[in-house]
Order: sequence, then C-alpha cells, then structure tokens
Amino acid sequence: MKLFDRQNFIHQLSIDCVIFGYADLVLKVLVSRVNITPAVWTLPGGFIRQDESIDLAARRILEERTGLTDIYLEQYHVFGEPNRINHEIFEGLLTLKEKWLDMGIPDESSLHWLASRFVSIGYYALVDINKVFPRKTELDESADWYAVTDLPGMIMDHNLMVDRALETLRRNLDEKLIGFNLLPETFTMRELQELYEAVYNKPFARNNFQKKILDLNVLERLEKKFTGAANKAPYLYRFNR
Amino acid sequence: MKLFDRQNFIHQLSIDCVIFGYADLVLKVLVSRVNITPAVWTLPGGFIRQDESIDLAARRILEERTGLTDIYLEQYHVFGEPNRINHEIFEGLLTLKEKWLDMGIPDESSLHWLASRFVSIGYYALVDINKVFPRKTELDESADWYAVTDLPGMIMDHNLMVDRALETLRRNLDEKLIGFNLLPETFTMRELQELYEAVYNKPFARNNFQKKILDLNVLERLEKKFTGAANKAPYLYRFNR
DNA sequence: ACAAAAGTGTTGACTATACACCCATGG
DNA sequence: CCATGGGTGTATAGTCAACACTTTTGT
Repeated sequence: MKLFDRQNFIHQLSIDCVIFGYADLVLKVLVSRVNITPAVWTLPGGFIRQDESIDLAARRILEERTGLTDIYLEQYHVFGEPNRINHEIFEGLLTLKEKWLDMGIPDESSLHWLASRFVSIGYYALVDINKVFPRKTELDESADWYAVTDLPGMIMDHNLMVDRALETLRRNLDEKLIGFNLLPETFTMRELQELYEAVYNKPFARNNFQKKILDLNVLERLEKKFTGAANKAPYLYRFNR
Repeated sequence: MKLFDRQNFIHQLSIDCVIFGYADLVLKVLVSRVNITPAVWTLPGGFIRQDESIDLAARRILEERTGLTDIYLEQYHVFGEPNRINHEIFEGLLTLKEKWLDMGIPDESSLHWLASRFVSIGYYALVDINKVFPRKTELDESADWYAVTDLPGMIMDHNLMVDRALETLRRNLDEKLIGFNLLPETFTMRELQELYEAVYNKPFARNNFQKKILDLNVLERLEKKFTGAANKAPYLYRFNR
C-alpha cells in the first residue's frame, strides 16, 4: 500500500494544522507523537490531493484527527525555508522498515516522498475541545492536547508555526469574533473572559470586558445558570449570527 | 533550453506578485501581457528553486520584473483551488510551438510543466514607481502599469488575487506604516494624503490627517519645497526609522 | 447577616473628527 | 491685496479603562 504518491497528491507541498482547544482555563494545541524511536512530535499535517482545494485538504486533515467537520479554520502563513526537510521522521521510519515490512508500510516511494523538501501551508483551527476525540493516523503513536505555554519540542519549525498561529489568533479574536468557536454552545460571561485571558495571557477588567463584549451585539442572553454556589447566578449566553 | 523542470524547481507550486506602484494620484499594478494570441494578461509570477526559500524566490521574481532588490514585500494568501490550470497560456504556447521551434522554446517538458494544476502563493510588493523600469521575461509581450480600478481581465483568479492584496494593503497601511514605500524619498504631506486617498478610495480631512501622521513620530521634516505656486510652500518629509 | 461572585453605573483620560483661523506665496 | 493652498489650534463627541456601588445566591 502506498501512503503517498505524485499521481494523487501534490509533491513537496504540505499542510500543517495548529488545532486550538480550550479547557481548564488553558489554551491547548493538538500534537501528534510519531510512531518511531527516538520520540518525535509534530503538528497534525497532511498533503493535498490533485483534485481538492487546499482549504478542503485542510478540512479533510482536521476531520481525520478530530472527527469534526464543521470547524473554524483559517490559512495564516506559508513556511518555505529550503531546509524544511523531515530528517528525523525519515530516519526513524528507515529504522522501522523491517518491522513493518509485512504490512508494506512505509513503502519505498512513500519514503522517498517524505525525504523531500516541503513547503507547508499553515492553517489554524478552533474547536470545542469537548466534542473532539483525538484520533491518530497510521503513523502516529498518540495524539494529545498540550498547553500552548508548555509544548513539547517538535520537528523542524513546528514550534514556530504555533507561535505565528497564536499571533494571528490574537489579532483575529476581537476583529472576527472567532473566540466563541473554542467554547461550548452556551457559556457564562466569566467563562468567555477566562478564555480571552488564556489566549492573551493577561487579565481583563471584569466590568469593562462585559461591556465591550455586550456592545458587540453578537451574544444572546439566555436564562440564568444556577450553579449551587453561594453567589448570584450568572446568565448563560449564546453566540448569535 | 528548458524553462522549467522538476530537478531545479518545485512542481505545481508558483508565486504570483501584485506589484503596487503609485503615480498621477492613482494606485497601479504591474501586469504582464503574454506573448501569445489571443492576448492574455497575467500577474508577474514564477517558480521556486529547490534551494531557495519562498521569500527569496519572490524577491528574485520581483527583481526580474522591476530591477529592484530592496523592496517591501509580503506574503498575503495562498490560492489553491483545484481548477487553477493555465489553459489559455498552455494552448497559446502550443499554437506558437512551430514558430519558436528553432529556439527550442517552449520545450516539451516545459509545456507539460505548465499544463499542471498550480497552487500559488500570493505576494504583494510596494515600489517607488519612478525607480522601476518594467522588464519583460522571455514569455512576455509587454509589462505595464494599470490603475487598480481599471485592470484588464487576467487569467484564472489573478483579478481576485489583486482584490485580496488590496484588502491586505489597506489593513496594513496604518498598522505597519508601509505607505511610504510607494513614495519617493521625500514627499509633501499633501502627496502622502493623496496616496492614502488613492489606496482607500475615499477623502481624508487635511488637518486631521496631518495630525495623525505626525503623531506617529516616523516622519522627519526637511526644508520647505518652493513650487513656484501662488501659495505657502509645503514642507518636505522623509520616512524615519 | 455575610461572603462571594455577578451585574451595572460613573468618572476622567484619551482619541477622533469637525470647524475655524492664520500664514506664506505669486500675481 | 487677494486668491490659493499649507499649517495649526480648539471644541465636541465618542471610546476606553479605573473605580465604585448594587444585586443575587447559599451558608
């Protein structure tokens, strides 16, 4: 079985996804560990079929890893240094070649494919982390959420890719009102504020934050949420439009 | 002679440049006319050498067309629909094949190369139009400046590429203080304002514009410019830092 | 009643914009 | 001295952040 080939995929061009999730007051990123030794971590990525657009390729890759189809997704930067070559993965796969020979994975041409220089289109995605059950591909050993402030060392420029994606996310959070994609359907104002604080890594004034967000006129106020705590019950909100 | 080949260039990946210039109160874009019939217009573009970064490839392409090396240049979007195939140019070159056979241009493999689907990385550049003497490549019939509001119909999605580049330029004009790249070394406040008005396609209040720009503390005021006109002589300014 | 967290109001600083006026220059 | 365009000042409205106060809930 061939994993990749020029007939069906565009050569030397890849897509890497920075998938952001949010839980426990922390902004997280989905990172794969490749099934080779020594251990190697990478961003979820893939290649572009000859008959699909790059945006659809990114969505396909996301669906393979998260199971989700309707995701906020944005292209943010292309990484194209000439030294973008997957040495670690290539050599790791070589050492595992015998072990997997019966399965025919990885085959010769796929190995050759992987050894090329790649230009990679960076996408970032925002997902409701509760809806995601990370899946691993054939090459993955595992796929897990890491705090964006505490990522493992990844191959090539993948850590830089996350930095650039975070910059873009911060710029777009207000402008494009995309933060809600990281939360469940309904949420309290405090939860939204904590999300913003996790993304920007700094505190916001509670009353001013509430005013700013409500003035955007994109939230629908629902019934109150009784938590059982000894204080006033907060309203629930839903993103509107 | 081979124009393109997989040995030296990345297959199915191209760069297209929206080169902005400014003259006669009008924002302009450099557009090539390909040397085939019927006439076909395109943005200046090219391919990526195996040993160069995509940013350097874009600079090389820009130098080929403008002669300039030190240019403001920014990657802004990747265009990757599966139907991005150069039908017009491919067929135009086919009809010219006999005519050029003695020169060996275009050769078979270059034709095949050009007939593929291409993913294209869009760059936009800002140049001082007075310093540019547009050059044409072997495939061009001409290269000329067109008003951004009055562009010819170009191949594929190249008109869309300009629209997206203009959006990005507008977003970045204030934020990154890049407007000065479109003007000569020294300029008057009125000239700068006229540039902004051409880019945004709307008028600005004269005094407030001056205040806003000067408050940025990026302009150095030079001597006055005596124009011979029957009015107060304006100051010249230079971009600083 | 009290602590805790939610919700709302008020102020003062800063910014953007509209209006007004003065200055230099050549005819 | 006047028309023209350049430069600057002021007042008003709108925005943003700090502070203060009130309300609701369970113990």
